Amino acid sequence: METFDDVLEKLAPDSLLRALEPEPLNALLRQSRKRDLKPGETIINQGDEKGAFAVYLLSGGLKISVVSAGGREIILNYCAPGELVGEIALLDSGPRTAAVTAVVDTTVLLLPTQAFLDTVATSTKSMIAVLRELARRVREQNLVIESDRTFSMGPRLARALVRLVDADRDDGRLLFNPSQSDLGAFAGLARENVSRLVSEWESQGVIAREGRALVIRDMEYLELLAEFGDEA
Amino acid sequence: METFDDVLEKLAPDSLLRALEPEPLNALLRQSRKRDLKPGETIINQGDEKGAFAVYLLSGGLKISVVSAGGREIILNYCAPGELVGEIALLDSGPRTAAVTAVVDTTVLLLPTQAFLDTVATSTKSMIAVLRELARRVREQNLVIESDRTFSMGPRLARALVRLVDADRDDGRLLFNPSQSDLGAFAGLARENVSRLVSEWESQGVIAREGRALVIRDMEYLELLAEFGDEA
DNA sequence: ATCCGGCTGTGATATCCATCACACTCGCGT
DNA sequence: ACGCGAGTGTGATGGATATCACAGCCGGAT
Repeated sequence: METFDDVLEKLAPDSLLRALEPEPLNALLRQSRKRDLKPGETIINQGDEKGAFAVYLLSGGLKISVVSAGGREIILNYCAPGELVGEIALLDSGPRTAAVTAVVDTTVLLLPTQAFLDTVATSTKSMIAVLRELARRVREQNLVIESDRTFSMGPRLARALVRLVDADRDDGRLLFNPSQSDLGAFAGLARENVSRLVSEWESQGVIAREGRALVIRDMEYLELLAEFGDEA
Repeated sequence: METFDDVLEKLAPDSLLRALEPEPLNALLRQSRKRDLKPGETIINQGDEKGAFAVYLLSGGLKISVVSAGGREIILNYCAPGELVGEIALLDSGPRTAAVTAVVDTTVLLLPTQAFLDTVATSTKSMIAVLRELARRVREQNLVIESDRTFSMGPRLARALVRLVDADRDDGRLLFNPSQSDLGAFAGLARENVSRLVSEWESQGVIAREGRALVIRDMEYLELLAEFGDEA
């Protein structure tokens, strides 16, 4: 395996792990394994025994999903490089409640449970960072629940798109080229209706297509819709 | 104000704050205020500036709710004594995203932001406790999202009831005597339909009534419904 | 080139549920 | 006792959306 300096270099500047002091971070990295994933490969399965490791996403993309009674997939979240996945299972005992799957070619770091917890505990700063991250997720999920309960299809899909725009680029391209089925599973509506909405928005110039991929043209409109619903 | 030993005594044995060492805990308590709330009194309003304090529930009950575009109330959660509320706003910057309201006569402790963070930082054990608590919430919310997306009214209400049974008592009484409107706001369905389901379940002997209050008779049935939906 | 599988468009239909409307009950204050 | 307000029961209706059915469509594998 390559040196850990390489890995270190790849850590995003705003990464959670960056909150660690160099010394403990190195110790942690020395105990972790790197793993490459092909699209569709899953790294954690729903129902697995409680987690033996946390997953740190170096490059590529992951989706966190559950299959519900009835066999429909629900995509709870997408993850971009620099994010940490699976700590919930570390902290909260019990089996994994969701599956983690690569959506593109992906490289992850597997951090052994105990080493991870020990390391985080060495520094107040890093603990606060993890706390903040969890808090951010709770808030994000509150919004999803609110959105699911009160909004119709349009605003829900709008929210999904806004969550998926690639913040690193100024064009309106989406992360991970999701299919319409994926968008449906993410936004909570049927694939057919994603299709209908996309057509409608395309004709209004809100979004455009490049091949199968979508490009957001009028981000502001979608954000308004996502926040205020159909009354906007 | 009474001595803090009194307060200390009231802390539930499994309370989050119990994870603190006696010394820092006392320091924290010395900086906190106690406050009594009548039913319906709100302590944090949606849209308030970022939190100046965390709320620790000594006795009584709180609900965390948002009012959505369209004016409908969504009850995100109920809190029982021993729980900590509002840390999300402490950690995650930005205005409060939800309101916190007493549902019965309630006593809370107001912990100033900085003092709370400092104190938690003094002990690894207490930090882990807070981490665990946040993780538990994320998991709980995942279930809500899954339930909202895939289940029909029956299972959703069943889940709400299961979440509300008073675990301290062996009878099937609910916490905080919620009205049918409350149950609707909690489970995500219209009040009228709560009424219809309650009638149906009563006639099947799944639940019973004592005045306006509900009593769960067949907990197992409701748990099955909550987990597997109508196919159960 | 061709075939095949996964993705996509689009209408018709069925279902679930929110909403509206109104009657009823029960406690409570006057 | 009365009336009032909050909570509740129940039918009728409409609307939103999942589902079904099927027809292109495009890209990759053979």
